[in-house]
Amino acid sequence: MGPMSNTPVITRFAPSPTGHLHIGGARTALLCWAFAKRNGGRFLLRVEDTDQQRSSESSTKGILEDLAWLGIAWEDGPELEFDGKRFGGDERGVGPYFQSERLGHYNAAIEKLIESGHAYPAFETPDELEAKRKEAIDAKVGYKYDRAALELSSEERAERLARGDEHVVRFKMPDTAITVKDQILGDVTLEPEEFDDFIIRKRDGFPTYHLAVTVDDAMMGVTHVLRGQEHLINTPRHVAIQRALGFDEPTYAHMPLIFNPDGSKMSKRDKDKAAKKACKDEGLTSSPVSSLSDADFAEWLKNKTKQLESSTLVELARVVGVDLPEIDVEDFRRAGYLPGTLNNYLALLGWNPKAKNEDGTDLERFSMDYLADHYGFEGMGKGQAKFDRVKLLAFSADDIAALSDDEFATRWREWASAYDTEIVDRFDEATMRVLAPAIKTRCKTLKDARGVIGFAFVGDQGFEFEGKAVHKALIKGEAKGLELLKDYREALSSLADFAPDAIEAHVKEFCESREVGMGKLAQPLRVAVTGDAVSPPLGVTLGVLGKDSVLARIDRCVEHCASQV
RNA sequence: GGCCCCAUCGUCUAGUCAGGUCCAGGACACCAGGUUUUCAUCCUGGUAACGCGGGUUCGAAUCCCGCUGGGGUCACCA
Repeated sequence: MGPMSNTPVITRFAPSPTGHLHIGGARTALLCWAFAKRNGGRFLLRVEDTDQQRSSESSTKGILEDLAWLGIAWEDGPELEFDGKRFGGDERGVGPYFQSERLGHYNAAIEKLIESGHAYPAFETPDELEAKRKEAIDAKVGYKYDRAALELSSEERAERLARGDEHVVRFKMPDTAITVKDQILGDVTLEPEEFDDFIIRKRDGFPTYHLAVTVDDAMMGVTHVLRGQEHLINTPRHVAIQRALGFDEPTYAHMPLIFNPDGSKMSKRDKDKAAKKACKDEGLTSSPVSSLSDADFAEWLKNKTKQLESSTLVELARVVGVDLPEIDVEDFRRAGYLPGTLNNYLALLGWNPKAKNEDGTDLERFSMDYLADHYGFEGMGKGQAKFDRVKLLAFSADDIAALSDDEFATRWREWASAYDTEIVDRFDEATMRVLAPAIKTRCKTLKDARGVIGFAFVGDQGFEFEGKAVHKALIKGEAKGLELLKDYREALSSLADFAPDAIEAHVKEFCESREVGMGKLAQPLRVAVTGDAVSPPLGVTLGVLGKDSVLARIDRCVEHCASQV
């Protein structure tokens, strides 16, 4: 792709709809998207649903929505309307974008390969092949297809075909070494001994991944294939097909994979693992959720490899009260991350813009617009990276704190509407706006915004007074705190404007008139209305509760103190 | 196991291609201090790494070889 090339850059992300969008997939998609944007090209989305058993429509929808939520927009591909925006379409007329609807193209390519001698039918059954494979393993030699079907006489082959014998089609792998010119890894040469004649059409008539991906990429004009390193060894197969079919070879770049902090794979199974542990720690013997029978629950708990449906898992985690590790984009959404934060962190995992901030530190925080101008495989590291949720959390906290009050309120409300409706029931929009400045710097995600004002979600009689806090703020010394609190209760009861600023000013004024420091009254008040010595600023704390509630809580606190003496 | 890829603070990384300006820079985390009515935010400072062993060179984090370690892949999954 020299500067003289006038071929527009076209990248693609091609998920198979067998579950939610994995965070690693999101990272790949982000790279493809940004690289296309940066080059003024197009980003296309294709659904690889050639596995009839595992593909589902709901997965497709979920994956599309996750991408849309992240702001990774595709020009070509399945159409979706999300959050008032439209995604996808077939402007170039190279669709459809579901592989299950493209069988004609694959079969045409396969026929062409057979005619040109690059492919041949093979009649072995899966069982026969499995037996041969096992034999090879027992003999401690690498298994390779023995080309038995290629040895068949043309008469016998024709006869079996005419008879309608079930068969697959295999690609005749050339016996020359193939060098992948990888933009991240450099040239990687694989010897022909490493490959056998792989299957390109399954018994059920569907193409395998290798065939479909090659045909589609060529027909859809894909110029750059950017994907995870697990595909590196597949690439020579794809290159061989391209050569046999006379296709242009796209530019390849394989990015390193991401892992858990302990070095294990970031797998959906991690969620089951965490949930199982929590259930065992709780000593649960029967299913805590209605969507799961006791028998299934017991089986799941016992069997290490058994996985639960995502929605069941979420419900179970909520009931048991554990936080599941975030693995899929949907998990991060539910956990209250902003899409921009996730993109920022994801881009930084394995890549560095090599730019400085004004203060001389490295540039690490950037927007989607920045990525659309700068992100690409250039400068991508080669080593595997560990996903550090703590750093993500730090980014999240910063991004949330940087939101304007209005924006925070809007985002928080959107999030709560989807994942914690109790918040929306409890606070109207105006209240959330008032709360915004106090909460913004105290939560790391939208989800834990609630924890900051947890006291507002309990009844006036429904919380405990923390012993140490009560003692320190109200009882210790000459009971000054308690006296001050009682006095202030009277003053407060006549305060008309119960907005945070007004309350704060009122407390200040009261303290000045008594010639005591702010803290002398603030802490007793705080303990009285929240039960604890820690809360957001006083004005907001009292304001969000409302005057009646505050007075009731002070009264209850005074009684409580009396009973302590 | 065969083949392939990789290797800098606890973690993500800059520096490696064009060896000296690197007793290795930044970020997160951690520790200490400051600001603050509590908490949080914010500010200042600090601890902390070139996996090991051989070469090449006046000089190696940077080049070469070996070892070790991590990862990927060996499906009628993608």
